[in-house]
Amino acid sequence: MPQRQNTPMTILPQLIQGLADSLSALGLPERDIKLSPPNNPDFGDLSTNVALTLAKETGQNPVQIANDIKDSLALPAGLIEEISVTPPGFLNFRIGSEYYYQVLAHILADSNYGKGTSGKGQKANVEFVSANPTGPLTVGHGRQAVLGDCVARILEWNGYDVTREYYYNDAGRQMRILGQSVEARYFKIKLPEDGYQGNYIKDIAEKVRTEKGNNVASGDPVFRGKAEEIIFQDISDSLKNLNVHHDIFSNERTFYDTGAIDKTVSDLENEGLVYGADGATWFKTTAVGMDQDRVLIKSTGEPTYRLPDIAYHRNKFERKFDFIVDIFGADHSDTYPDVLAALKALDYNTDKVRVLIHQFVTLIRGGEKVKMSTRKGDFVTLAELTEEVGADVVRYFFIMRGMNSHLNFDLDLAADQSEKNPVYYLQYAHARICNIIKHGEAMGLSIDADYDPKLLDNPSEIRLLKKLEQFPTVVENVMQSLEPQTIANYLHDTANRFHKFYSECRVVTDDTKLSNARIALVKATRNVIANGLNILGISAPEKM
RNA sequence: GCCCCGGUAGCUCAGCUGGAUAGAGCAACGGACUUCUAAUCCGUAGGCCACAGGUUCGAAUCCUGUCCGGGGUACCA
Repeated sequence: MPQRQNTPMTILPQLIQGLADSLSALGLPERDIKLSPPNNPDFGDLSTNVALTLAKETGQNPVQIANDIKDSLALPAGLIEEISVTPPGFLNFRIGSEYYYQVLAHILADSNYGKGTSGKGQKANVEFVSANPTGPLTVGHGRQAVLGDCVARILEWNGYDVTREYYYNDAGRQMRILGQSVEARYFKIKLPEDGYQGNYIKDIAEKVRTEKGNNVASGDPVFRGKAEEIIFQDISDSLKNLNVHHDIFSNERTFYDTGAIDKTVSDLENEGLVYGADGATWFKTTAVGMDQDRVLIKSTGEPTYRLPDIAYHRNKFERKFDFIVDIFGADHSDTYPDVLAALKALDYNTDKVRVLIHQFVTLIRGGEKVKMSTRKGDFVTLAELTEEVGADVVRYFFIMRGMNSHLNFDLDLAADQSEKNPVYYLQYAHARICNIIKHGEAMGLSIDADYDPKLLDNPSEIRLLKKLEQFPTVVENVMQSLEPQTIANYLHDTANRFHKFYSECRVVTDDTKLSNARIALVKATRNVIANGLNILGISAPEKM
């Protein structure tokens, strides 16, 4: 797991250390001390409930404990302005502006402000999208594409060397039926049962006709091959338009060719976890705590998806990744426990694997749910959506909500009211700042001039600074949770405080000293917003 | 039946590793542009955080149960 880390000037560890020392000096039991900003700013900038957690064990009044801690606390001078104790026993700290001025200087000196180092020197793999090339990507896939890319960006932002990977099954039933569907359209005969009905299949069939003529034999691999080629090109284009790319495309067939599939079966067999029954080969999942055994190889001789998945994940381990992230839709949530169980049985450290499951997107159009099915050719494609509202809007829509939420995506709202899309709120803040700086330059201000931070004493200025100070902490938390919406929420708050500041404080004025100080604040804000948007893969426009 | 998610303002959703008065956007209503961008800001209204128990000094947050919705529960992926 990534280690908690802080930039040198961060105040949190100093306070926590001071509190821990204080507990020990008072002869109180040790505690994992948590400090967080209280909801009500009247209480201060940081609060801890440590005294409350000690009350029961020591039998003392929590307010008394808090006061004892307060009295015995030894802290570096100058940073803390006020310590207070409030019922039922909170210990509150008001941090002096001096600290925030130091933070401001730090942000301006470091364009990578907020960057973490917990993944430095380590390799990570993020597998996402991984849709089989049976049809265009739908809006549903878009959520995973954006989530996966943002997770990858978060890892990169924390120092990981990230491989973005796309895995697909090209040896199974789905692709076989795809080929048969194209063939049926080519010969203008009835589609196979469960065949793909979309019009794109007809287009592929006609492409085969154009390139190979009218006499292609039934069963020719060109049908499937052409379909895979054309559909994959379409998928790549859709992702590219969303600003998403993959470094590696892995496919199932490879693992047959290398013998990895057979080896996986025999290795599991050696562990006593494989048996034959009813003509099929079974994985004895019940022996590793699952509630039912699962089929590895069907009686037809064809493996289920499970077997190649296991071989594939072994392959990831063999490629020496320190951190492996799998991103699946909720429809696959039942498959990964078997895969992890197999890996564990084969002695791989599954702590390195993190599986993220996201819930589905329900499309709403005209106030009604849109039913989608790739097989029936009934869907809204990701490409259409991106084309209509733009990559930034699509990305923000998908990332602003938690992956566990069953997202309702109102197509009309996204299209008709895109002017009011919240992503513009963030981008507008950035563009405004750029314009202020440009204006300042035009008015003859030196943008990199020395400034006196003490001139930043308006409440809206301090509030903005306090928000900027939180950025590294937010990044750390997101590195742990891998929930990008936290970044989106943070950026919204930051933009909100900036816009408030903007409405109350004019930056460029005749007062050069004040202007210089405010330019510094504004530049720091730009730095944070730009870095945050970058983590989300959303552009930071200089003008709008 | 069993498993995984969710149920918070009219709508879409944050907040959930327990904290003090539950938030945002949209929708509604009322204000603010001779100023660095009004894609903004300020204000009003809107809530039994599905329901019922439990744990706790303290529960939207944790536990149990019920109800409702999504997904899974294949020799499909």
